[in-house]
Amino acid sequence: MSKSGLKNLKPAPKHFIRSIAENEIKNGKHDSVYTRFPPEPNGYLHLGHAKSICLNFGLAEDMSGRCNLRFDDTNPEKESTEYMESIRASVEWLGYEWDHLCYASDYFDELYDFAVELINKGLAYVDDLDAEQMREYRGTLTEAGRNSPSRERAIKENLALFERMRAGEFAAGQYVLRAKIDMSSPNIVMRDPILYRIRFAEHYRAGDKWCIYPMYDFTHCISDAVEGITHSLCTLEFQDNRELYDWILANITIKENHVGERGKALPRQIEFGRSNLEYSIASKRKLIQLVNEGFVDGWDDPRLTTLDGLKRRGYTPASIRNFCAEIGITKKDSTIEMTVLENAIRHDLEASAKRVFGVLKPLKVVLTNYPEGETEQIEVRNHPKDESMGVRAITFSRELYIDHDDFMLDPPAKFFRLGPGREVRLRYGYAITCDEVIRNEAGDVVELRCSYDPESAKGKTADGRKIKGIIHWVSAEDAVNAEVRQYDRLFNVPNPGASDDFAQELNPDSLVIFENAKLEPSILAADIHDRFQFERVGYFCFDAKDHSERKPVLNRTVSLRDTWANINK
RNA sequence: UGGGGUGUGGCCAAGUGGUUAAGGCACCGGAUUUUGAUUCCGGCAUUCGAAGGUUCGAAUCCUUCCACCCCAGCCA
Repeated sequence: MSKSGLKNLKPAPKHFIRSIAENEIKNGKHDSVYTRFPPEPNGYLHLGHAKSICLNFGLAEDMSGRCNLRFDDTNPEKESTEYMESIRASVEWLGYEWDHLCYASDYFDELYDFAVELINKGLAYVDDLDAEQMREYRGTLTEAGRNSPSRERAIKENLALFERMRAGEFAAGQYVLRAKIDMSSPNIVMRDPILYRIRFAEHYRAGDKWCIYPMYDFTHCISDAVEGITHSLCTLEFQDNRELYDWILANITIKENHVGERGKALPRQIEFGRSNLEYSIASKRKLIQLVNEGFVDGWDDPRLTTLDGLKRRGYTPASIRNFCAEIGITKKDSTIEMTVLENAIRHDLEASAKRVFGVLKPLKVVLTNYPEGETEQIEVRNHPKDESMGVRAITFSRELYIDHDDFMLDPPAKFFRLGPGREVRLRYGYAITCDEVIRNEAGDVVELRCSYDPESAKGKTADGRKIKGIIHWVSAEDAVNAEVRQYDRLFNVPNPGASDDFAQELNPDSLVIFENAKLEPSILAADIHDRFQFERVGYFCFDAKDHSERKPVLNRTVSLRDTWANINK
C-alpha cells in the first residue's frame, strides 16, 4: 500500500527515466529526486495528464524523493481559478500529495530580474518586429533566418525599453524581449526565441500587476531550477526545446531557491512519449467542441476520458494508477486499446464491489404454483470470495422481474437462459420452467408464466438433474425503481478527430438510458460512494450529480467480460 | 529536402553481445464455478523495420536504406 492509502496498487514498473534517476543518485549528481507536475490551468485533466502525474509523483514516491504541483500559469488569457482548482482536486483524487504547491506566476518578479540579467550580459534584446515580420526573419525549416535590425541595440537602450514595456507604455505586440542566440541555428527554437510579450490581460492570480508575461521556455527551466527540481519530465514534442532550456539556465545566475534545498546540479529535462487511448479524444480544442455543441453533458460526462468524467463514470483512483503503470513509459508515442483501461477497472472492482441484483430491462415473471402472498428471505453473500464483505437477505416471491435479454422466443441450443418450455435456475433461488408466454397486441413479450420446482433450493435438484442456465432476478414486490445509464465508447472509430468533423464519428449508442430498471432494495441503504456489481451485468455506481434517494440514478462503469457476446459476434 | 526523435507479436512493453526473446492486454483451447463473471491450467514472435557487415555468438555493435512522429505561436 502506498502512503496515499490506496488498495490494490500494482508495483511501479521500471522504465528508462527511473534508470537515469537511479544512476544520477548513485553517482552523486543529486542526493534525491525532485520532480514536478506542471499543468497549465487552462482546462480539465485527462488520462494523458494522469500518465504524467503518475510518472512524476510515482517516481518521487518510489525513490523517497519529492514532487511539486506547479501551475504553469504564464498566459493570462487562457487560464482561470476554476481550472486551477479542478486540476488540484484531480491530483488529490488520484491520491498524491505534493511537497509544495507552486505557481509560475509567483516567480514573475525574479523572472523579470533574470531577464534583466540576460540583457545586461548582451544575451537578450528588445525587438520591434511585428508577428508577421518575425516569421519572415525566422527563416524556414531548411533556410537560415536573418538577424533583426534591432539585434544590435545597445544594452542600455534594451534595459530602458524593457522597463518601459513593464510600465505599460507600449501596446500589446509592439515590442518583445528576445534571447540573442543564433538566427541560423538548425534548431528553430534557438533562433532568438521570444522571452517576454506584452499582454494587457487580467491574470487570475497576479491581477493586473503585470502587462508583460514570460514565455514557457523562459519560465519553465527557471521555475524548475528555483524549486530545486532534479528531473524535469515532459512529452516528446519538447525535445527541441531542451537546447533552449539548458541555454537559459547556463546563462543566468541562480543564487538560491525558495522551496526545498538548492539542488547540487541543474535540473535535467527528459522527454517521454504520449499515450493515446483508442476511441477517445484528449485534445482540449475538441473536448471544448464536444461540450459546447452539446454532444456530451459537460467536462465530467462519463463518456469522456477526462479525470472528472472517469470519476463520475465510476473509475477508481487505483484503477487509473494501475492503468498508467500498465502502459509504461518509453520514448515513443503509443496508442492504447480500450480493453487495457477496462481491464484496470474490472480488476479493481472485481475485488471490491458489492454484489447485488439489478434488472435493466424488466420482464415480469409470475410463478403460478408459488403461493400467493407468501415470501421467503434468502441470505446471500455480498462477495463470492470475500467473506468479510458480509451477507444480506433478498426476498423471493410469486412475482419477479428478470431481464428481457435472458429470454428468447426461439433460442439457439447454446442459449443457457429462458425460452418457451425451458428451465433455468434463478440465482440463489429456485429452478423455474417457462410454461406460457404472454404477448400484447403488438406481439411483444410482456410477461412469462412459469412454474417453480420447490425441491430445487440450495443449488440442488431432487432428481439430481443439472441446470446449466442461471439468471438474476428481483422480487417485483420490493424492487426499487431506478434510472440506469449505460455508457459505452463515445466514438465508433478508433482514432476520432483525425478529420475535423468528428460529429459523424460519434457512437449513437454511447448512452442508453434504462428508465425503469428494477434493483434490489438493499441498494438504498448503500453509501453514495459504493460501487456495485450487478451480477452477470457489470459494475455500477451512483451518479454524483443526479442521484437522489427519491430517484436513484446509477451509471454503468463497465460491463462484465462477456464471452457469450463474443461468441455471438 | 534542415534539425530533433522512434521502429520487438493485434495493442502496450521488458531486453544494454552469450542457454528455448519477460510480463500485461487481446485472442484461442480446457478445468473449476448457483455470475456464460472470477480463478486455474495450456496455447499464442525460429524472430526483434529492411538489407548488408563485425563476431565462435547480435534484438543488442557498425554501415546503408525504409517507415513514422515532432519543430517555422508574441501557446504550453
